[in-house]
Amino acid sequence: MRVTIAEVAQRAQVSKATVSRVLNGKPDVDAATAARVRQVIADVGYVPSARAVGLARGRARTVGMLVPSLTWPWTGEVVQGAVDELEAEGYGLLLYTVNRGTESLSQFASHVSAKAFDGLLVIEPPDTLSYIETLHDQGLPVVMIDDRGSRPGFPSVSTTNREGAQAAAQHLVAAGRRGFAVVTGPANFGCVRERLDGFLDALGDAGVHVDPRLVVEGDFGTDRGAVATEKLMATGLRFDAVFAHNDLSALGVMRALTAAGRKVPDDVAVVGFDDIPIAAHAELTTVRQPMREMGEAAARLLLSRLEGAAPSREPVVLPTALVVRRSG
Amino acid sequence: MRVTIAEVAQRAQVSKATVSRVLNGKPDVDAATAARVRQVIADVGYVPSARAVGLARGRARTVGMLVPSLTWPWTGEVVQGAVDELEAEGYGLLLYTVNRGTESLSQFASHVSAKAFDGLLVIEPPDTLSYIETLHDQGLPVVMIDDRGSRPGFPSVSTTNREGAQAAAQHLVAAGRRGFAVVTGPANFGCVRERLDGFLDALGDAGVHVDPRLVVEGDFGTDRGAVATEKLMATGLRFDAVFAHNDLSALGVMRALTAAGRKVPDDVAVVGFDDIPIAAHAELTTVRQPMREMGEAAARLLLSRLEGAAPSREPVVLPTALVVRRSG
DNA sequence: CTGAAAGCGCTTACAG
DNA sequence: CTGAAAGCGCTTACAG
Repeated sequence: MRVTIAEVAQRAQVSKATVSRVLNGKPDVDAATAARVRQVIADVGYVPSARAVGLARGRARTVGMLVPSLTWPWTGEVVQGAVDELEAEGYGLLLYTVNRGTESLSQFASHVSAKAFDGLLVIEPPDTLSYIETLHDQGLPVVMIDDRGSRPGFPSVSTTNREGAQAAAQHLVAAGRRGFAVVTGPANFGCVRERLDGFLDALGDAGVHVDPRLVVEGDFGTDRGAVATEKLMATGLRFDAVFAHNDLSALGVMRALTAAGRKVPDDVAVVGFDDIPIAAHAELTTVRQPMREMGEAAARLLLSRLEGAAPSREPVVLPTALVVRRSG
Repeated sequence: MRVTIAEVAQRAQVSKATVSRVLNGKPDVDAATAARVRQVIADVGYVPSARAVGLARGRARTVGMLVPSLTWPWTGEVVQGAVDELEAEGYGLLLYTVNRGTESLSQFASHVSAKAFDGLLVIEPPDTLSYIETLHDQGLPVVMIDDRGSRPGFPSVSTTNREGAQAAAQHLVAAGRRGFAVVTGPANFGCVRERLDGFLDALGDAGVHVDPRLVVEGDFGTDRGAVATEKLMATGLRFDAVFAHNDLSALGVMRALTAAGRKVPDDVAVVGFDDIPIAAHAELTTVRQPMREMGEAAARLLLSRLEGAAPSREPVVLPTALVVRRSG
């Protein structure tokens, strides 16, 4: 039989209320009494039932986390950062995926209604921003890890997409590159616009102009990165540097260049964005997004809200860092 | 204010007990009454409080999952498989890591005591097998995803380490290789013994003998894979194929060979184990472990235990598959 | 077929 | 400083 607060109370010769007070560190408990209760707790190895505490208090010391899929290269990092931070405060992390589409989402929604968690951490799944916004407006504390430049109307954590792209441009210019091409991500992503603007602006400041025909759209996937690169080469325009909006497409860029007999970095430099594990292996120069730190920051933000802090509308922005490797 | 069962009962002109019966699909409810209750539930959008249901029933429809770290190449796959399966049954997944060492583990332990979840899925963290065994013996339903060949005394899911290694050997022999070297994982891992045995046995069957000096121990890391390869080359013995016990060390093997001017696969073939994402990018031939499927199988096993099935001591073993790429 | 009541294991005013 | 009692929102015998 599991030991309950009633048993502890009886053994310590006090009421359940007093045991509860000791448990929760409330003032106004006689020192000797408290010591006795603590002794009994230790002796019987009593741990309060999470469910009962949650029901009585109306809060579960649990947060939910909704992610698109765990098989993306960097979701693990973000989740790890969040778990570490939450765990340190004794919070549990309920994990939800939208891997199975609508069905996943309705499961998730019912857990929301069931008040299975106190607050929500979310990496925006495709086309879900307005739903998340609704949850926030209905009073659920939400913090979003924003890797797309969505700038939601509630607390979020993002990175310096613009400055990261600027750093990439400056680095390439300093390395003597003069002909620039860009393989972007999906045009409707905020981060894509920010990365493109930062890159072009920095080049402009350096007096370099980019031919619009050398800016082609990718989809953040490796194959489309390769296809985009073939398009770039088909223009017949000269370029000696390609900035890809993420690492996966940069890998496609490298593949297509190599296949066409162009050496990386001798003929063409390639720079990516993200710094996923494969980037190091492929010796890809890239703009690192601090995924782990973003997960941590998001968790801290949510925790402070749960402890009563007011939600800040301004996103927390973490700095990117240029990681120079062989490719550019 | 949140809508409770009391409100539903009142609106439907029945008792809370009846609402509960309808909610849980119990028999013996008048059809008309049930319909009326269901209508009210739909109208007010009522969803039972997970905490209250959990407390009353003594079970939470939540399972815990303990993993060493989420930043390993394949943990994401395993967790994703588990989440998908659990979600389909309406179960939640509480995620725990031992990323912060002892502190993480004690946090985890207190959640166990607090009965925060009904059952546990675990990827064995270093040196924790006996602790997990204790939990199982104390009555907590546990299923382990066994990637190390630990063969615990409770339900587990593993792969065909032996057969996978055999397939690798047969493939290399068929490709005409004759001088074999092995970079193993840590010697105390069961999977390492199985992979070594399978490999050597298959070679033996093909009439090939392996010089013991060409079997060196690695630690499943890339750097040690490279160091091990340097040792292999330093023996002065000839070899034209290396079997590494996991992909990360296989990458180190490839790096060291290339650095020494030996071409892969022309001079030396390299085969790994796991099939992590980088393997495809590195064009590494490898033995694929079905991580996703292992997560799914483990979840199904745990679910069936929670529904009352008896624990099976025999591990569920999923087949590996040889993935042939350029390296070997 | 249905309801009143007790119980799950805590917390929290309210008295004293 | 401490206890009796109500309450958190359900489920489950027990009656009828």
